[in-house]
Amino acid sequence: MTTRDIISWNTVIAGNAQNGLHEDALAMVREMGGAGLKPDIFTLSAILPIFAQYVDVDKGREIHGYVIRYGFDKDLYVASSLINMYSRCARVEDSIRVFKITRQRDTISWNSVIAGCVQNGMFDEGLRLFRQMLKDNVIPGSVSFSSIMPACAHLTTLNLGKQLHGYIMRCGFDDNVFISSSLVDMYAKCGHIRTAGWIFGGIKGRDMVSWTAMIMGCALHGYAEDAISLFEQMKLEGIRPNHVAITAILTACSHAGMIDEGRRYFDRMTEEYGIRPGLEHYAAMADLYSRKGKLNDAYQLISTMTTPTGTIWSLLLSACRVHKNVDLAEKVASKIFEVDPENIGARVLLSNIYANDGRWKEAAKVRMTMRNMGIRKNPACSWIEVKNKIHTFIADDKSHPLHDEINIALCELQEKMELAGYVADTSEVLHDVDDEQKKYLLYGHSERRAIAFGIMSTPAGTTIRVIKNIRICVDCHTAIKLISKIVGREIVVRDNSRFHHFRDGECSCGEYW
DNA sequence: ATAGGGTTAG
Repeated sequence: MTTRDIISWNTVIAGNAQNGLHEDALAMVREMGGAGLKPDIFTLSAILPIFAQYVDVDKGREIHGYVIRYGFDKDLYVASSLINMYSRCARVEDSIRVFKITRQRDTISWNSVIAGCVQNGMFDEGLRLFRQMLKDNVIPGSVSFSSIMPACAHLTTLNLGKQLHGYIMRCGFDDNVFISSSLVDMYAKCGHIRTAGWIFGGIKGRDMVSWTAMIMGCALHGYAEDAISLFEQMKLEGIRPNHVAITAILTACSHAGMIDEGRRYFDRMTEEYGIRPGLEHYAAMADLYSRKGKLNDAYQLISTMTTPTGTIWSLLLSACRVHKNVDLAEKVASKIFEVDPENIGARVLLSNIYANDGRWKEAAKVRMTMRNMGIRKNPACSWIEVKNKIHTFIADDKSHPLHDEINIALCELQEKMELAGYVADTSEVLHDVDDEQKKYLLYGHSERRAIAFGIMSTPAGTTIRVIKNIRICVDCHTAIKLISKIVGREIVVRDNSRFHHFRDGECSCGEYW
C-alpha cells in the first residue's frame, strides 16, 4: 500500500498478534510510530494479550502508563485487556483495581475480572463478582460460565455447581466444549463421577482438555483402569496428550498402585509425546513409589531431579511415616529444610514420625523449633454441605450449634460399631497419653463429627458427602466402613488427594490409599 | 473498515 492509515496498520498488527507472530506485531507498532502514527485503543487492545501470554508485567505496565497518559483508560476493550494482562501476570489486585475504576462495563470486562480471580485461586471473590454481575443486570455469556465453574470445582460447592448447570442449560450453552469440560471437572471433584461420565459421553467434538478432565476425574476416584482406557482411546482418536494429560494418567496409576504402567508412561513420555518430564510428573511418580512402599526407588527418582522441591520430598516423607522408616525420614526431612525451611507440613510429619516411634523427646524438639520459628500448622478439618450451607468441623471444636447432639449420635454409633466388632486402632494417635484418652481423641476426629452431623440432618438413604483437608486416618477409615453399613448409607469422603466411596462396609479404594 | 474474556494441572 502506498498510503497506510491507522486502520490499515491496526488490521495487520492485530492479524499478526492473533496468529502467534508476536515479534512482528510489536515491530510493526514501532514502525508505525516511525511513520508518524501513534498507537490508539485498537492497537493497544490488540497487543496487550501478547504481554498477558508472555507474563511480561513490566511491558504491560508500560502500556498501562501510556493508556493513562492518553486518556484511553475509559475504553472497554483496553480495560479488559489490561485486566486480563494483570491477572495472567498474577497481579490480581491490579486487575481488580483497573476493573473498579472502569465505570462502563460489559459482559467481557466482567468475565475478565472473574476469570482473573478464579485463575488465581480467589474463588470466593470470583463468585462474589459473578453474583454482582447478575445483580447489575449484565447477561452472562458462555465464557462467564466456563470462567466461574472451576471455582465450584475447587470449592466443591456441588449445589452451586448444579444451579449453574441448570442456568447453562436454560441458556442453551450445554453444547459448548469449554463449559462441558468444566462441568465434567466440577462433578468429578464434587464426588459425582457418574454424572461427570454422563456429561463427558455427551460432548460432541471432545478436545484434549475434555479427555483430560475425565481422566483426572477417574484418577481422583481410583478408577485407574478406566483412566488408562480413556487415555488410550483419546490417542486412537488422534488427540495428542499434553503435559496435563500425562499428569492425569500418572496420577491414575499412582492412586491405584500401578507401578509398571506408571513407569511405562513416564519412561515413554518424551519419545512418544515429545514432553519432557516436569515437576508434576516427578511428583506423581514419587507418589506412586512412595505409596507402594518403594521408598528407595522414590528416593532414587527424586535424586535424579536437578532441583527437587520441598513438596516432592514431602511425598516421600509421608510415606516414611506410613512405612515407619525413621532413618530415611530424617534424611529426607533435612533435604526439605534445605530447600524450604518454612515447610510446616514436613515438620509436623517429622514430629509425628518420632512420636510414632515413641521418641517423644525428639518429637517435642521439632514442635519447639516450629514454635520458635513462629509457624503453626493448619488444623485438620472436615466439612459437609447441608441445605446449601457448609458446616465445618475441627477436632475438639465445640462451636457447632448441634455439638451436644452430634456427640450423642457419635456415642450411639460407637456402641453399634463395637457390637459389630470394631476395636479402636490407637496406633496412629501420636500423643503421649493413655489408651482410654487415645480412643477419646479418635472419636473426636473431624470427619466423624461431619458424618454424624450429616446422618442426623438428612433423610434416611441420602448419600453423605464429606471433604477433608488431610488424609483420613486408618482408624477413621475402618470406622466409616462400619458406619456405612450400620446406617445403610453411601458415604463419600474426599481427602486431600482422592475420593473414598464407602458403601455396605466396603471402601472403593480397596485399602490402597 | 481495525480491538478485549473461557475448560484440564502440586
